[in-house]
Amino acid sequence: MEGSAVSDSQDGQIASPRRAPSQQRSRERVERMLAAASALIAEQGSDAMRMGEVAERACVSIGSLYQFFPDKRAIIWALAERYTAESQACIAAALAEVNDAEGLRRAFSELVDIYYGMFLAEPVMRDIWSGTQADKALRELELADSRANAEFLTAVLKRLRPSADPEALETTSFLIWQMGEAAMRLAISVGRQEGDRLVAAYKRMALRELLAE
Amino acid sequence: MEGSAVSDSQDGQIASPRRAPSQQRSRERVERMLAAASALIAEQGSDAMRMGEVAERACVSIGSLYQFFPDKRAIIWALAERYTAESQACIAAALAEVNDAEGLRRAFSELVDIYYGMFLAEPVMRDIWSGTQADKALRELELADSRANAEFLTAVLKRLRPSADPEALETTSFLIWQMGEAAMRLAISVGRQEGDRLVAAYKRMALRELLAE
DNA sequence: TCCAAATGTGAGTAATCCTCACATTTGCAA
DNA sequence: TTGCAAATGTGAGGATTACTCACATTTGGA
Repeated sequence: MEGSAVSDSQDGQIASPRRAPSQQRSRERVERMLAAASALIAEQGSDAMRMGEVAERACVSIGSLYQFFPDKRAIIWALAERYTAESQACIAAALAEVNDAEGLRRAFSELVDIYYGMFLAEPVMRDIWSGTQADKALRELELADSRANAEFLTAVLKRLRPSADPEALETTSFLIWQMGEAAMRLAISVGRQEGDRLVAAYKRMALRELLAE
Repeated sequence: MEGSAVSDSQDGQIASPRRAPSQQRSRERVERMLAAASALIAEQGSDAMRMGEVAERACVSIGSLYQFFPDKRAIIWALAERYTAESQACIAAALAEVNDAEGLRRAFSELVDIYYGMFLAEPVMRDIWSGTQADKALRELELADSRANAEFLTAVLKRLRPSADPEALETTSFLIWQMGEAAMRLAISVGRQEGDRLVAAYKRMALRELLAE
């Protein structure tokens, strides 16, 4: 996850792969590039982020930037990938020990709060997941992330309702997860007060479904 | 709604307004421009749509195109606006006469099927609503549309549950609507079979909430 | 010490959105 | 009918920006 080469693209094509940094020096520079991109996205959004500006802020030439990232989307993708890896670990931990309905209620509720807090606090994450639909690579990353997270939920449900149809449980988990992200996106795009109500309503709906039967 | 000037923009700024076509001749040309844009979006997606290509296919100079649309997004926005107006009328009609739980169940279920069918059949609509998050003007249009549609649902709920907190009903409607769009987007981005299952699961969840208590 | 591979550079290329100065057409009032 | 202002039409060219490439420099190891 750390040393993986950045080598993907938008429209199904695989962009010309770029070198993965192997020397200490270049690894540090790549970090600077990512940090610069992150800062610029936080300030102006990923759409307004200019590659030249990223290079300048990272104290790196534009050529160096393109040495490690095949294109603009690849930088954003790399940042997104870090977020997903981080949050997936968090989610797995939160759901691993759940064995009864009350535990699920508590864990899920807490998870939603944490996610919502992240959306509110992290402008970069917010920006990236907002534009997620427009970029194929990002959409696929989010889909994969969602599936992985749903899997953790499915595992819990299988424990709680061993007699239920596994495929139905998977569908439910996947849908609930994806709807949660939609609810968050909606919540942060309206006022804080209405946003809180929406998240609370989502939580109630999701739990009603998760704890049904 | 028909003769309204196209004059909005993406980042909060209001783009320099463009003339609304007043002569028969120009109205026909604007129609051709929209038709050309629609065809190109269906073929390649709105991202790959080139303004020069739109002009060429509409048998119009690039200058004429920009006479009526301040920028590329405005064309897409104009198409989106037509879809929303059309579907809103359809939704309002479907929910207007609902007076009992069974009626709501039937009307809502049918509505979801129609929407899902539209998403599956209309590449232009699909493309536009996919990229919705990346463009501020589109996001606001979708939000307004969602609110308007939710309003119809709220009206029904108020009839069915007059003693419930109106604000809670509004929140529920809004959320259910937005989640529905998320479910559709998800459904069309996975295989047809899984997509159908997801939509069915959404329908079940939403109805459970709508008919609760 | 030497060299191939890794890394660094930034002027230049290409693609594309959009403008603008000017030409043509239309509707209408005299 | 004629004159004319407003509406409409045009496309070469300006401006921006993602991205390339030929060449320079640095690094790690033989």
